[in-house]
Amino acid sequence: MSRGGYVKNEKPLNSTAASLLGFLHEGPMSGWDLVAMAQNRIGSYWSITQSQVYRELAALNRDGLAERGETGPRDRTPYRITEEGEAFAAWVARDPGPETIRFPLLLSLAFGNHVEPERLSRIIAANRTIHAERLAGYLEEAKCHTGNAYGAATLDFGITYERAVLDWFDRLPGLLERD
Amino acid sequence: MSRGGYVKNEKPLNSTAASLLGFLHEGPMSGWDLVAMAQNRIGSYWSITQSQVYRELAALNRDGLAERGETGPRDRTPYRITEEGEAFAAWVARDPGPETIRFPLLLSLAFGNHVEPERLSRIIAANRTIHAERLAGYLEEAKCHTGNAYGAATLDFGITYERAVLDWFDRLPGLLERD
DNA sequence: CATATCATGTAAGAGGTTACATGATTAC
DNA sequence: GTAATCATGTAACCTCTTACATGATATG
Repeated sequence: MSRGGYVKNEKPLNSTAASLLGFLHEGPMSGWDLVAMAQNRIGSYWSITQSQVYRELAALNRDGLAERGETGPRDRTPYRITEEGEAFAAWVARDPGPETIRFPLLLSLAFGNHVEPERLSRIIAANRTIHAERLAGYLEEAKCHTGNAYGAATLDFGITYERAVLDWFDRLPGLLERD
Repeated sequence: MSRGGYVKNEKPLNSTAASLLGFLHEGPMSGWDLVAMAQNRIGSYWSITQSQVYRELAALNRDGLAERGETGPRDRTPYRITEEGEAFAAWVARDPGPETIRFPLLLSLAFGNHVEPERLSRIIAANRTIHAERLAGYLEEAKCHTGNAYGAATLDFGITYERAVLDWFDRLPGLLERD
């Protein structure tokens, strides 16, 4: 099957499904496991919900990229990657394209002239706290990081990003006061 | 109408529609104008497509938050915000909630052990270039920035973000080589 | 035996993307 | 007159989110 490298199903893999295939390289896993693994390993820059995981697993199974195993205890149903899963290799080596950021706080800020200054300050403060906590979490992770260099690199991105955001938060009052 | 501050349509405003209302505060505008304005003013942290703009304008009109004006030359159809548009005030003062980042390059990197190193390097280099160009663009904008402090603050975010990303790109080879 | 957690899934709808269709006007 | 661009919109589809439904197993 797929001897010449041809793939029956030409529909390109979406990133969410592809990530699941990526994790399945580490061994067969159930949807439940994949949800946990995705949130843990890529959740900070690629959100995945439980609902999506089950849908994409069904699609991967239908398209022959992953195969359902025997249902075990507690309805646990493992999936494993098939040889067709080479579609993953093509996905991971493609040009990944630009990131999309959707940052509602920046929207509120862009229309900040319509918000009472005190209210805006409280919103900003609350959001700063969230980022401070995220940074602390990443630093904690980094301390006892055991994974490979690739995991370290993406974690480092998170740390870099949160530090930059916090710097910006700290400059914000100054940027806004002359108004 | 809406004398007591009540709003007929309880469905909460989505951020994309709300942004359009935000821009309409600066005067009546057509869909075409709004597309340009949105891409220009909030496009770097809130992507909006032309298709969405026309859809949301139709919805805003249906719900009485914006009103179609007379069609002018070239089918130009301006919209203006109505008194019901006070819904915008509630939206802009809400807690904006966390940002979502979807960064495909980080996904490729997370599964970097499945990519030939040389290929990965080229992907990384190409993406670094995009960010360098974006930073240059923002810096250019900042030089001749005429808007208000809020616009300056969001632009400053862009600059801070791109600088951090570039720093990270520059550390990346070092992070990956011990493997 | 009651409660928490594990585990799978469906339903419905909102939001976003891409591609296409159509026609008016301006600039060369 | 023809090409570019202005301007509006529709269609189809994909993706994502939220909420709900269902039942098994472990823990106290």
